[in-house]
Amino acid sequence: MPVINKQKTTKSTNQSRNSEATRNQLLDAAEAEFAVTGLIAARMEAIAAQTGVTKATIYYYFQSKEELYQAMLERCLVGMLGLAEQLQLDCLPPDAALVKLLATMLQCMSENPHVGSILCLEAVQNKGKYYPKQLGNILYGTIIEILERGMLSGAFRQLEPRHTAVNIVGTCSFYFTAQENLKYLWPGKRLLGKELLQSHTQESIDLIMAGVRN
Amino acid sequence: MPVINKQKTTKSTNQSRNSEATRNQLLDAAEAEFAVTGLIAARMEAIAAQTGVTKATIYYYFQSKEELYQAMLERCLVGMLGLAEQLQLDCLPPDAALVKLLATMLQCMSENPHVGSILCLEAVQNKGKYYPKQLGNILYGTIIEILERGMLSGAFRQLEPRHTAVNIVGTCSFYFTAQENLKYLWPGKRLLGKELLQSHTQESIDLIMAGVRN
DNA sequence: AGTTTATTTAACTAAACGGTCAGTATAGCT
DNA sequence: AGCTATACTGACCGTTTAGTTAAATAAACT
Repeated sequence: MPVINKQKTTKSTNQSRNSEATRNQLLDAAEAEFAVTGLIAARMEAIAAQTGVTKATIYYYFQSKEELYQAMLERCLVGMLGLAEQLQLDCLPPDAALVKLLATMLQCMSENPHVGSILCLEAVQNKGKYYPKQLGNILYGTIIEILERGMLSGAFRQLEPRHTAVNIVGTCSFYFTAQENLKYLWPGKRLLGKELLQSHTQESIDLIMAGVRN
Repeated sequence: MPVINKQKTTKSTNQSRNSEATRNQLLDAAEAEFAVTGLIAARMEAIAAQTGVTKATIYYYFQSKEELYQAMLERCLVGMLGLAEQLQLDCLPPDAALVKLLATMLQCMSENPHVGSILCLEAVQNKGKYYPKQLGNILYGTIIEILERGMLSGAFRQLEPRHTAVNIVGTCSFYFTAQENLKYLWPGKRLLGKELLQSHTQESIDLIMAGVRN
């Protein structure tokens, strides 16, 4: 393995002995691996190799495969919720708030295609055993609030907010989670390319907004 | 599944010696196992045990784990497409056709919760390697046709049919695929129970129809 | 310099898994 | 009855994998 910049420089950022950096790199690699395989089928060896360390190093930072998985899952959701909070949707009218949230969710999914797969695999394989329900409910709570505000203001039609919130998240995830099955619909085009991504974003927002508006 | 005995023998139909039945049982068990674990993590031993035979018996019927998986995946999709064909949606106006198709898809997903997970896992884990694209395109083709007819007749607004079709399928799958993550939204209720299922179906159809109508 | 402490490794174990094989039991045929 | 093709089993093999151990290396602190 290529050890770069082994000695030299009083700059103390020697990555190969930087505990925090190694930990984060391990979580990155774990995210990539778990996103494809899920918890059970993930290979610790692969995560180690991806990080450029040995398997034993993982066990220096994490007690077990399970614990590594939980840490990765939590970091994943916390990161996504952080984005949602920054939007300050309460200040916007429900209509604009939902558009903004939709755009952000779609962008988030496209920039980190792992997160959709990870949550999907967590549900299917682990039956939600490690799903941090509090964090999850915050996301759905945000959508539900907007929908309720919209119904009160008359901007949205009368709808059941929870079912609608689920359908909204479903719409925002499916294109990315199932992309490998969907690619045959656009032969020769990249689903995550600029063109398709832009049109998909527009179409999804249009569909949902038309679906909830009065 | 009633197994018809080919001959009248002293002992009544010995199921454990019925080749076709065993094969189907194996595919059933494989479906249940693969739907939770995906291809890689599935345990042949578990599939055998579920069927009530030994592991070697699986290899009597299927060459490998991979072949068993492919057979199961194909049977899965063929079964679902059979339902869609029976609907004869071409005879209906686009509006009614889409409602009928949505209702059928949602019912199909609720009756066989495996199918959504299987397709999701196929995309995420295997990157669509075994996805029978011809079969898959038939389903999307059906939706796209209806949408195009609706735009021509003026019943539906101008939309991009492929993206919309993907979003429709996403809406119809997500509730079932991600149910284990979603259950916290309805504490104490069963997501596949009559009450929630009925309201979810209604809400989903309403959302999509409002989303596409002019 | 030397000693301690944090970080990483190679080598290993025990269990699990996919797949094989030689052989057994049964049904149908002549 | 004996023969043959079909359906199935139990024991086994080689490989892979999560997790462990003791030792090595590098940084930090006297």
